[in-house]
Amino acid sequence: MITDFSKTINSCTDCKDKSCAAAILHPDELTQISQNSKETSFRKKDILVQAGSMTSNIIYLKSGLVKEYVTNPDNREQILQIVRKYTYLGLPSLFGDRVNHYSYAALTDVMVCYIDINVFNRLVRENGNFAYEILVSVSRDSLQNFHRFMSQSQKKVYGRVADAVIYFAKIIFEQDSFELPFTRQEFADLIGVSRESATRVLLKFEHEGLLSIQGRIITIKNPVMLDKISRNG
DNA sequence: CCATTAATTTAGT
DNA sequence: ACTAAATTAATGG
Repeated sequence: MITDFSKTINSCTDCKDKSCAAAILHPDELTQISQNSKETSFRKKDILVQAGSMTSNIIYLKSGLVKEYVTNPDNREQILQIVRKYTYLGLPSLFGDRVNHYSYAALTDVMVCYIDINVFNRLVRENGNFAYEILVSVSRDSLQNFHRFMSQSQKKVYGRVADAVIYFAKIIFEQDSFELPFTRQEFADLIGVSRESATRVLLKFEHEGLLSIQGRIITIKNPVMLDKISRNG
């Protein structure tokens, strides 16, 4: 059976999930993207991009959560950040190199759009406002991540766990109660501690009344104290 | 399709 | 590293 793809051409013009950057594109520019992009869905745990592969397309995350990570030679995983919807994956790799430096895997079921890299590049060159928005998002991202990593490198396990909890509450979910989108192992991989230490500290925080934990659901009970722990390491 | 059970994954010590 | 619990896959009706 032959699938008729002609009926599934995207209409980016009508897309309700446009990025800040795409929102300011002209109608004809959106049409260019429409004709050179494809919407695809992935299941939870699917790998979207393997580090080392060529960047032939830009991947725009329409819905869901994705982890950005690298796998160390010693078989240990380092999670760089959790990526929320409405962001482009791997922009630093796109402009800095022709290969992807990081891997991406779906933490939830996700919806993405593959956009042809040449079209994307052309828009960046031709539309300054578009390029500006892209630059803003890349810069915000790297500032945020650098701060996270720099403060992480100075902190002990308590501070790191507190940081991670605050990271989820403030940046990822924007609420004090949330469900971790992954295992404790991955939680530990995000902050660079062992799985054992991570769970130990989480439970300690719970006993001290800072958090309540039910499985993967974490509720912050004492944000002030948590903040203090985060700051003092 | 649903219910049981087997296998794999995860959390905590 | 080990165990218990939980989640997921496979099987049979």
